[in-house]
This record gives sequence, C-alpha cells and structure tokens, in this order.
Amino acid sequence: MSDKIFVSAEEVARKAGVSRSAVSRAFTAGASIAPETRRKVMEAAEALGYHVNHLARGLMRNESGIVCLVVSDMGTPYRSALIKALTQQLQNAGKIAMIVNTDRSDERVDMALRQAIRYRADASIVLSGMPDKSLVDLCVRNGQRLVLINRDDEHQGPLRINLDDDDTAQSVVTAFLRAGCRRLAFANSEAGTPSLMTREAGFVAAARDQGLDVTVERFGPTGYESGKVLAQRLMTRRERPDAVFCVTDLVALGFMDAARHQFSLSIPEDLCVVGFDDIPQAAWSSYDLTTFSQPIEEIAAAAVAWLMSEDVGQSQSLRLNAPFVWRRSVRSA
Amino acid sequence: MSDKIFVSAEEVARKAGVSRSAVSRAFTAGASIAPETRRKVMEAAEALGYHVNHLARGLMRNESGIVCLVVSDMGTPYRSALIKALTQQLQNAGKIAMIVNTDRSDERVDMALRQAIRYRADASIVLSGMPDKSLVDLCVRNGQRLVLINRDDEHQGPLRINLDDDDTAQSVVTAFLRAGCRRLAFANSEAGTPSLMTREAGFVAAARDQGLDVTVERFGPTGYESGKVLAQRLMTRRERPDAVFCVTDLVALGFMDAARHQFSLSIPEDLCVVGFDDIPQAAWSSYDLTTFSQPIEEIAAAAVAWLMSEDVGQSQSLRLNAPFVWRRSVRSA
DNA sequence: CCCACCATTGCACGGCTTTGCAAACTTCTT
DNA sequence: AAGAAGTTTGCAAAGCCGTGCAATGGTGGG
Repeated sequence: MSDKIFVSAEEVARKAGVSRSAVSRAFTAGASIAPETRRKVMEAAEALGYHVNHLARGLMRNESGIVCLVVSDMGTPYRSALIKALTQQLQNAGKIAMIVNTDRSDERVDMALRQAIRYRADASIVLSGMPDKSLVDLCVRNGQRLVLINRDDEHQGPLRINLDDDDTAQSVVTAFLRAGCRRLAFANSEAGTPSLMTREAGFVAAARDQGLDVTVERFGPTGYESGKVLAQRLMTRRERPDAVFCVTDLVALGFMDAARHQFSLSIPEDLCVVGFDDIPQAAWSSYDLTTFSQPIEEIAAAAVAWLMSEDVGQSQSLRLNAPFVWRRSVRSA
Repeated sequence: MSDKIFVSAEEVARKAGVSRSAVSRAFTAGASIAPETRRKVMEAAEALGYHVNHLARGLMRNESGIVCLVVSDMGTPYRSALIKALTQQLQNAGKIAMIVNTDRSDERVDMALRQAIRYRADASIVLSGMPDKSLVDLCVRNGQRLVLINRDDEHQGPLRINLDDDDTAQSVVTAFLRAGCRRLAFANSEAGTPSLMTREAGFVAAARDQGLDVTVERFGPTGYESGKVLAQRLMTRRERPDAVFCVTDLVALGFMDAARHQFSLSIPEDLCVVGFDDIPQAAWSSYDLTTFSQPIEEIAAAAVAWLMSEDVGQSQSLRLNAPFVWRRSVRSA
C-alpha cells in the first residue's frame, strides 16, 4: 500500500507532452535538446518528484557511479578520517561510496569484492585486509579499478598507494639520540600487517646502524589497550627503555597513559615516545605526541584522481610522504 | 581493451547448457530448480566468474538492497562508531550501506536524500542535519523507509530514534550535589542541534529544581577545541565553577585538558566534569570521564530491525536509554 | 497401459534507462 | 523560393535480470 512505486520517465514524458527519450536527454549533460523542451521536462519532473533511476542508467551505461570502500576497524580515528576524506572527494568527483565492513575474518575481504562486482561498482578501494589474488584478477578482468591503500604487496593491475618510510626510521632514531636516549624499544601489535612490520624492521635496522639494539615487544590488536599492555611489559624489564617508537598513535597513547599512571614516569623527561598517524588525539594537550602525519587528503586525492583518469595504465605504485610532526613527547636537543 | 565487459547470465547459461532462466533461478533462493541443474549452473558461473547484476535485479524486484547513510562529521569517534555498527548490522541483514557525506551546508542533506532516491535505496538513515519536510514526504511517497537518529523533530512517517534524557539531567545534578559542588556550569557548542539544546535546557531546569543557577557558555562547533575555549571562558569568570556538564565527551575532554594544563586544576578535586556519549577516549586513563553511554549497538539494531520489518506502520518513535557511567572525573560521596 | 499430477524448464515479457539513426523541423543562403 | 546545413525529436534496440505461463518429462496409481 505504502509501496507506491517510484515515478518513471514515462510518466514525466506524458506530463510534459514529449517522448521518453526527451526526458532522458534532459537529464543527460551535453545531450542534444532544445532549452525550451528541457525546461518543460524539468518542470514536470519536479512536480512529479521524478529522479533518474541510477540502477537502470548504470545498466545501460555500464558505469554505476558506485565506488566500494572495503574497510575494517572503521571506528578508529585514522580509518574514519580516511573514510571521511574518501567519501568527500568521491562525491566531488560525482561518484558515491558504498561501504563494506570487514571486521573480523579475512575471508570477508573477498566477500566484499564480490559485493562490489555484484553492484557493478566502478572501482573498489581496499583499506584493510588483503584480497585473494584470484579475486583481484577477477576485478581487473571485469574492468573494475582497484586501489590498495597501505597494503604493501605485489598484485598486478591495481593502483597501490603506500607511505614512503625510507626516512621515518632514521628520523626517529636521530631524534632519540639527540634526546640522549640509549635504550630504545619498539612497541608493536600482533596484527602483522606488512606496513606495521616494515616499520618495525626499518627502526631496528636504523638503530643498528647507530650501534644500538632495540627491544621489540608485540601484543594484541593495534589499539590503545595494547599500548598499555606493551608499556607494562617493557617497563618491568630489567633494563627499562628510555625511548619507545610505537607502531601507531593509538598504541602510543595507551603506552603513555600506562607509563604515567602506572609507573609514574614523566614524559619526555623519563621516557621519549613517538607514534605514527597523527590522529587528532595525538595533538591533545595531555599527550602532545611527536608523530608522523598520514597524508590523508593526499591519499584520498590520489586514489580518486586515478580512478577518474581515462587510461588505466598498467600496475601503478604511488609513494607518499608522511612528514615528521614535532611535539613534546620527545626531549629536544 | 581492459574494458572487458562483465559476464552475463546468458554466457553462463550457454556454458552450462541450460536456459537463461535456469541461471536466474539457480541464484534465487527458493526458486523451483533441480539440484543437479543448480550444480551445473553454479559450476559454470564459478568458472566464468559470474556475479548476479544487482543493478538489474534491483530494477526487476524494485528492491535494491541499498541503504543510504546520511552523515556529517564522520571522523568523530561517536559518529564513526555508529557508522561501524550500522554497516555491520546492515550487512548481517543482507543489505549494503551507501554513504553520503554532508559535511558543511545543510542543503546537502537534501542532496543526499535525492541521491538515495536515484539509487532506489530501500531506506535512508539520517544521522546528521535535518532534511526538508518536502523531501521526507517524497521519500515516504516513494515507499522509501526513513530513519532519523537523534534528530528530534516531528516529521510524520519515518522512524525516529532518540535518547531518553528524562533522568540524565537529574543524575548529573545529583552527582554534582553529592560531590559538594554548588557552582554549576554547562558547556555547550553553538551547533544548536535539538538534542544538544534539550540537554542544556534539561540540566538548567533540574538545577533550578534544587535551587541552583547554572552558568551556560556556548562556543563553536561540537568538538575538542571548543571544549578548551569553553574552559578558558568559564574558568576566568569571577565565580569559578566547581562542576561542569559538557554537552559531549569531546567537549569535556578539551575542557579537562585546558582546566588542567592552563589553569592547573585537579580533577575531580577542584572541578568535577561529566560528559555525554562515552566515546572510547572517555575511558582512557588520562581522563577517566564520567559520562552517559550512547547505546550504539541498540540504536543500530533498532534501525535495522525496523527497516527489515514487513509492515511499515505509521510514524514511530523510539526512545532508548543512555546509562550513566561512573568514572573518576566526579568526586564520590 | 493410460491418465493425473508434480517437478522442472524454456519462452517471452516487463522493468527503466540510454543512444544510434533517421525523420522532421528551422534557419539561412543564394 | 528551393536547397543546404544544422537542430531537435521520436523510434526502437540494447543492457540484464526475474517470473507468469505453458510445455516438457517423469512418476505413480488405477
């Protein structure tokens, strides 16, 4: 009863006294139609509450206007900021975002891509997890564009956007040394994501270059609570670290809270901390965390630009900079 | 070239040696088809990488499976948590979420709803802003379901989900009184959202019932930075408040940071603070904020349940409880 | 052995749009 | 005034799937 069907172009055409095609053309940018006719159509459409059916349009044009965002942990500050930037920029480009939540279970990423295919999404952007190679091939084969953000790997075809972490490890080690720290630690999660593992390896290597060992600890998921646990583990060691690089801001903040409130340490006097991501909370005055700023807007811009570009080109890889943000969680020289 | 078109049911049918309708039936739950035939179809489909075209299916069935989420400020902890819960539960119900970002400009909410109509979304869920009445009518008229979350107003037709704030103001006043506070303040933003204004009014009224005046201050958007500014304004008054109810956790955290670091106040000794939302950061040990917990999962569950239900029914209003969460930002008796 | 009945299957139409093509109409030139 | 050139417009096909209806094949009962 309430299921009054949507109004179709047919009805608008009748009301405006023109043909169905005229209605279609009135709503198609750059179509050949007389201004007067368009006006009549628009008037009738407005009166009837007509809206082009994008399902049917997508069917014809073979271009749905939908872009599928595949993501987990979207409650997290970094992720939600990225989603915000992406949706915004997609809209500006005339696309619309569809979200698939893949929390828990990696197999869900595959389901997500299948969903994207079913809705004939023009592109998919993967922010979490790693799709199966065969699925990636399937997407590419179907002419779907695919963007992998911070998913360091070597799939062919899609655009990969990663952070350039050549200098990050170096910067952190230098900062710690200048602050007079000698007992370095790295606080990691057990997620084992390539980007996180790379960060760890880079830091360990850079420290070794300076003749320093790094105590590495890993625990749980990549979040605030894990940071607290990591602090408990590292701060009860015989040789208590005086500087820690946390794999993520969220981990760093948990680490700081535990160090301060459970071990009564002062930051940066007793302990220097560096994080990664530059989430809003890192700038809060209780933390004032030195960190690396994820170029969120640039990432989103690059992704959108690529998937709007005419020529797909071959497998492309983009590396963006994550600038060092100096705050007060590290003693200055 | 790379635009190899998607594989259609036609091709699967040919490969499986059956008719196109058989393919359709193989993918339709409860359709009349022999198990053996279905197997053959599924096999061929898998081999070819066939996926039902939901655009076309939606066209036929007049049910796209899409639910449109209209939201602004999605980088915010509360909003992103709600989006996460909604996407999750929608997926469990076999729907998929489409997101329209309406940051800046209220007119965008209308554009969002139009977008929802164009994609023939089965429903729209509005988390921010207020759609125009005529637009709401249009949605309803088109048989689209509409859920308004925390958008206290009196539109007919859609489901409205609000928080039951009958006791919240009372609880806060009681807590402050027990803590021995007498100079109450309310820190609000200038957003002017009905739910925020109701919170303010409720608090002022409840305090008056106890014979107490409330100093109300309003500033900027509803966020951390505004909290800091509000603290600066309230803490430089002649009569410095000894208890403040902040309209939102984010505001409360900014308030606490400014109170501590700029005015060297101890919380809860010098100042009691209560927030609202119970975002993850409220539980962080630097803050330990007493607050009200938004029943996010329940909100999402209620929304999804309603839009999956058979009978739309008439305009329905739901009030959920936001339980008081005691932490250490208020002195205990 | 024939018929009624049931489970499957194929045909063809419907749902809504876009778009190539050819017809109709303007306008302007010569 | 007729023809050329250019605009507009309508027709009809195409894009992909779901489903009512009739036909098919098979089974069991009498």
